[in-house]
Amino acid sequence: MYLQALREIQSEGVSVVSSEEFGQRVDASAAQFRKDLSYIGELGRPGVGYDVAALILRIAEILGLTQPHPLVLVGAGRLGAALCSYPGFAEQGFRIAAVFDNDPTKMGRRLGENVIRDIADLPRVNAALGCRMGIVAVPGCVARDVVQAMVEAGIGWILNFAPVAVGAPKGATIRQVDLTHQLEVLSYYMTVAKHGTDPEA
Amino acid sequence: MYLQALREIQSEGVSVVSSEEFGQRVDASAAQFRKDLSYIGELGRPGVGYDVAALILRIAEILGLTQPHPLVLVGAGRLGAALCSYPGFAEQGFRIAAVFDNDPTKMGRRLGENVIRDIADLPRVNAALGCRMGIVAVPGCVARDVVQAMVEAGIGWILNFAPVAVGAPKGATIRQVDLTHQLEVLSYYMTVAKHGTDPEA
DNA sequence: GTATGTGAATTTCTTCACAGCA
DNA sequence: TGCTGTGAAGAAATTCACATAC
Repeated sequence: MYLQALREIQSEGVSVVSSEEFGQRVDASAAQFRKDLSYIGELGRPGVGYDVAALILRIAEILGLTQPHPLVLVGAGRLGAALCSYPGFAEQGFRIAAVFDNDPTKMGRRLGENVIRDIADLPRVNAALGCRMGIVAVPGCVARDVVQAMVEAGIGWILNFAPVAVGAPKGATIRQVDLTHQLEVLSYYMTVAKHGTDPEA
Repeated sequence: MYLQALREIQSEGVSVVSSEEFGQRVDASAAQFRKDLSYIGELGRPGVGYDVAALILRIAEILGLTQPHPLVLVGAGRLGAALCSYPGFAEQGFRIAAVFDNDPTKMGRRLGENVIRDIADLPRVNAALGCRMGIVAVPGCVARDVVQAMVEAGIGWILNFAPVAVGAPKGATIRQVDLTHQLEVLSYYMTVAKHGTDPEA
């Protein structure tokens, strides 16, 4: 979150920011920001503030974002297509290196810069590519099998967009992205606001 | 999160679940689950467990999900198209009631069950529809203007997929969905694991 | 016997407030 | 003066452990 905010601040041409200014921006307290940063080193200059560029570098380093990550995408449906062209990925150093699907009519067609390949070829192709991270954008009913196949192909860090919670196989890390989840939170706020409670989010 | 897990459990035909079983399933402690539920009433039966169906109803009620929510979608690009056909939305009672874009070549074309309309017509159309919730799936550069227009059209609860943090105008609630965010978390876990720390997520 | 609901204990997170440095 | 970094204080979340109910 800090990284994203810092990038925006940087794109506005600001090169130094105080914890107070930053806190207002991301809706956190200045003390919280300073405390968080204190765990990763002394990065600010008393009386001045924090160097935005240096902070971005440091956080990117901690998150392992200093070099690009090649990704495997499984699922060339609408969601897969949207993710392929999502500009944020490339900006943050995530490059989709291969796309797989199980639909024979899709194989050979292009999705962005990639040709859609047969999911059965995943082990062979990834033996060459060596991707460690992947995205699952398939229907819920096949998500579990896809995850299993990815882990066996050496892809142990997985982002799952399928609307089922897939347990992580041994040695793998899965993050579940549930798009309805956020709508449910909105629905809750709306309900609370309607009943006369503080509408502040 | 509980709601999603409970729905999955229900779809497996289980009608009663203990806090211990549930906790293992969602990777939370049994005590956590019981404590959380204790805040919304006495929903379990000592010696037996929790009735899955009753729990789902209760949580859905709290989240305001007992009746469907009509949504406005702004942005008929790839992401918008993917969201339109995302099966999870309809399952949870979120129905996309209208689609808008600013690209004249798209207007009049269909996206799922909806015809793509001119964003300029948003105020008029929503005066008739009365949607209170909306989704932003437009490029970052126009996200702020789109949000402003939505709020003026009475859409005060907004889910923003554009990769810029848009501050909420007065009286509005915005939730930011950053798809790269989750990849960054994965990248971090990967980095930590590589350096020999506990690879457990 | 089994599993809940909940005060109490514990741990974690956040804020305060101020010494120290530019 | 202005702002950081950080112990101490305070608040919040989590876990423990057990009386209670089925």
